[in-house]
Amino acid sequence: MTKQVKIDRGTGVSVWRQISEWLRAEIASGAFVAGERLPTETDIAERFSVNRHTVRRAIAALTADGILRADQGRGTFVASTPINYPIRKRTRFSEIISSQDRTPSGRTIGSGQDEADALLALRLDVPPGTQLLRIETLRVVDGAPVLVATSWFEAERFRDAVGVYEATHSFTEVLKSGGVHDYERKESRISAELVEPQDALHLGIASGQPVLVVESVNVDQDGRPVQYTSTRMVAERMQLVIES
Amino acid sequence: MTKQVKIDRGTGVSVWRQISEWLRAEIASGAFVAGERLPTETDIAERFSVNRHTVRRAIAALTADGILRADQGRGTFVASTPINYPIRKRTRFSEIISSQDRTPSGRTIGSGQDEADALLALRLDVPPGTQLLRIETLRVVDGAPVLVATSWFEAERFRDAVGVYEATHSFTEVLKSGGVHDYERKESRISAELVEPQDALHLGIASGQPVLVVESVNVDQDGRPVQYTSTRMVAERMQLVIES
DNA sequence: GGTAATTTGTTCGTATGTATC
DNA sequence: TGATACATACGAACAAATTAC
Repeated sequence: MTKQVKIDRGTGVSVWRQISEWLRAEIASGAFVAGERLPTETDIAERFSVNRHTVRRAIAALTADGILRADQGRGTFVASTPINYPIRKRTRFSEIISSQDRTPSGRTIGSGQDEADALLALRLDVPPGTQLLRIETLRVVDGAPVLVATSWFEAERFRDAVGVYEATHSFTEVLKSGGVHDYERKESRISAELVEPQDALHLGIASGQPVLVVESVNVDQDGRPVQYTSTRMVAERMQLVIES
Repeated sequence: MTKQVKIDRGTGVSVWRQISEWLRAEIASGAFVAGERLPTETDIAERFSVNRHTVRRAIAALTADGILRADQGRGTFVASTPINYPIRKRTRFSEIISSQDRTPSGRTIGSGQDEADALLALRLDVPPGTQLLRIETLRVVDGAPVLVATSWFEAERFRDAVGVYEATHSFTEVLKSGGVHDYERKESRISAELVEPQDALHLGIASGQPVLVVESVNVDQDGRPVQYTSTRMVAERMQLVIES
């Protein structure tokens, strides 16, 4: 149900600009959603009875504005504006997402008990082999999965971590259940990898796509590590922001 | 030219641990470089006249320590120890690298003049179309390329940016040439992508490999943007650290 | 794995409209 | 009015990248 649009020549507004404004309006109205492929340059050119170069000029203008993204051989796509994810001492996923007029949600995708390997032992400052509880969650923004996170807690201190998280969906409550009433993020380590097959399924992306990997440690009021989390984010939909 | 090593039994140090320490030393000495595949478990077992299970025990210990990485169906590899790259207000590549007992170097791989597109205009707070000078550099650590960076400066203010950089290899000097005697990093934006073909050549990695993309803005003493930089880092060799 | 089809990217050339001196 | 410069628009052919079969 696309509105019929005529190209008016000799109006003082160039043809490419009229097409550019039409495209901009279509995208704004939701006729083309983020990530969707536009009709081919040839199709648009035929639709308005103009030369393909004229369409390319219109697309180039929107590409420069970051509204479109053209991939040779694949097509032209509505650029998905990445979610800004600030890294601070206290970051709450839902607050960050809501502040950008998006709708957050999430669900638990797994849990269990592990022994601390060398890395976990180092980060949580416990002896290797210590029993740890693991909680895996999937976070969704505007209906699209954006990250999977795996958190570990010392089993002895946070005996019912899994139960508390299931009931409240809040890591703050899990930490409270172990007597931690205040906590903050100590450090974050950021890297990137190709997505693991299992994560790819949860995130709904193809294998071979990159993910941002953020490893973070929460410490209690005394500076002792209480939670270690490994987060894998869909790189295309996420941009980490550090305000130094 | 591997040093001959004997296994001593009954010394209070288990055989698997002796093999494990030998491997650790070989890797530290550079006999096996990061990414290299180890000899098969059978080969190592024969070399020391021990059972293959003993070798597996040694490898498992190093894997737990993150020194080796076993890929099902491919083999066991020396894990590339990532370079820790802290993001702070003042980050100097050479200082960061040197502090980790590594040897930094770099060279200019390109320069030129561009008009500011929408993104550059936004980040540098100039009108779109403003003339900008571009400097592209390649940074190398211990002989291996780790990142390529593209920096833009306002052409009018930093007329001889390219010349100054060529002569001094210092962005501090470039900024001085435009009257900026103090500057700091305002914000950093981190994402990940698959490497661009041209970057892949410079970085010496295969296409399809992920890169960490860091966009950063330097501001002068009055808080005005003076330098915008896009850095693409080999994800496998880099880990960004944010101490919040 | 190889081939053909699809789609964007690049480079020629030609013609026309518009603003300025 | 004429000369000039620049942006706009059309046409054709080919290159490069991706996808489908």
